[in-house]
Amino acid sequence: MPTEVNIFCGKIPHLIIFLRNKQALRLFSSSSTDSSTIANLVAKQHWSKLKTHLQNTNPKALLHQLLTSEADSELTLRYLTWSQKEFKLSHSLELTFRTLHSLACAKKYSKIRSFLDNFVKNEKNYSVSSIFHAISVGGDSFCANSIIVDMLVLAYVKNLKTHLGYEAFRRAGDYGFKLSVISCNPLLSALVKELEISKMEVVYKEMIKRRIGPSLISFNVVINGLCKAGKLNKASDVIEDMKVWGVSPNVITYNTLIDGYCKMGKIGKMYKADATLKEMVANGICPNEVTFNILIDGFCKDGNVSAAMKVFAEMQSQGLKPNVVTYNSLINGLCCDGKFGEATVLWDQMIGLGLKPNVITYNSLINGFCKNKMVVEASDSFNDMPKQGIAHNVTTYNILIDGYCKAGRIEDAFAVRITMMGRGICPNVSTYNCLIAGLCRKGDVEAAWNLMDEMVGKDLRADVVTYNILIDSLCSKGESRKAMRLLDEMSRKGLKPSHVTYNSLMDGYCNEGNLRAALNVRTRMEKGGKQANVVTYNVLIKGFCRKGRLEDANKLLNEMLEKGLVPNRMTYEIVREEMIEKGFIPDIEGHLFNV
DNA sequence: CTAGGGTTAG
Repeated sequence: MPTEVNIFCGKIPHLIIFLRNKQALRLFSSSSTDSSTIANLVAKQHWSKLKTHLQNTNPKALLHQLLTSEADSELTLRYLTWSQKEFKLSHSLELTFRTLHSLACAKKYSKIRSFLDNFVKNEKNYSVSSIFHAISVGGDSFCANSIIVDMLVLAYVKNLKTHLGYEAFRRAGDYGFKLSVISCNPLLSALVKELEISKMEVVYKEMIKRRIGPSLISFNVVINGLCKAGKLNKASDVIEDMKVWGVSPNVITYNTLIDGYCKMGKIGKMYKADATLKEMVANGICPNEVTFNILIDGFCKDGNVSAAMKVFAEMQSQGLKPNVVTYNSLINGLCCDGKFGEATVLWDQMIGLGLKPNVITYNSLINGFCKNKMVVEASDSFNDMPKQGIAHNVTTYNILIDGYCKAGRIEDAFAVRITMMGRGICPNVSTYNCLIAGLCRKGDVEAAWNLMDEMVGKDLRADVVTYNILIDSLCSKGESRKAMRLLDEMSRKGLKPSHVTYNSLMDGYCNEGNLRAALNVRTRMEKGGKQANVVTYNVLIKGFCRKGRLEDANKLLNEMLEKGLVPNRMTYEIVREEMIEKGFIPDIEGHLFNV
């Protein structure tokens, strides 16, 4: 008995409080007038009065009381939220979700939504599994629980906790709760934004399995995700899935697919893009300005600005008006090619149409100047921006910094960094990457490492590109083994090595004459889910040629073509210098080398 | 909650 304990310990005041509490509780639970008084105080939000009433009561017991009584669920929630703040106590998950359950039964969904929104923001300590346990024991209506879980997933996703949203989605399946597209579509979309494509595929497959009828938007998001991952075949298969579900593709579906083909690094990609366009028209879907913009940008990035100009003309003949995006793609394409005269014509044309160049238009122009070693012109355009009422953004500064670095003017590049900070623009990872690359090119790896340390202090984390720069720098100095250690370090930090990472390492080993090590890197790359690309083949072909293994180089060349990869200028140069000049005629279709 | 344009690494 507590009474005895208290007497033994001589803690008389505690004993008194204990008895008063007990008495108050008993009074409260036996008297209905008291219950309605409390409810009334909660309803009117008379918190200070309620606090006086509660002096002798256990706040947790009151919540329990409200839940078991006929109290209005909204009042219970109001009390729950207030008492959490007031007494700094966290009610058990079970009571919390019982409250939400009663709200769901009363169809007060917006209350649940806002509660869960705060809940996932603040309650960092609860695991998804403990929440699911609380939900399943806290309420008996399967339907109400499903709605709560649906809103929980949505709350996680909206608060940028996609991984938790994904976990909740999976657990919902284990518990058999039925989710809806209201939470699944934002989840799919968030997974695509974070490039978590394999997780996205899991969600998509589960949606079909659990009969959460995917909507047009679900399909479009999934197609976009698969395109971003380069899985174009799977993306076309989704179109077939749509037919099964009786959902018709719309202009966005086709545009997404066309863009996917445009950005794919394979032979005949623009042909496939064009074929998809024809298929779209055959299915009665009319191309819009976005369709044309995608094709124009695709041709520009393919190094075929004249084809882009033809599409541009076609777009206008179909009565579609070019917009800023159209002009930006074309101006960017022309500037990268150094065709500033033609770019200027388009620039004036867009202004004549009443379209205003924006920060991206300027960035394209400045980038073109920088890439063509015209730093003075770049700087002039940069200075023109504020006069035209266009603010520089972090990308503008990064382009200029990179331009100065590549022109060998590192000091000027660092000066630009000072300027941007003075104007309240924070350097980001790319800013540091440009500078680090500049220092590496100069051979000052010491300073590059110091900059990397500085990033940590500014709450910036080195990314894949940072590591790629350092790895490549080490490899080109013949320190491939050191570079391999960086590969391990980036994996430890959860960064996924890219094609560039592996290709630099292979190049490093090839230049050291260590083909075996280079091939081991390729194996590791494939285990990491990356297939050899054009650069991989170029590196390896060159490596084999240098060792005089022309037959093996030839095999690689054929393998690359069989995979539909497009040989680039580098491929031709390697083959010409290393194979043809040594009297070896590559056993591949000759027309490919007529460039 | 769905599609298009600009920077850094091979």
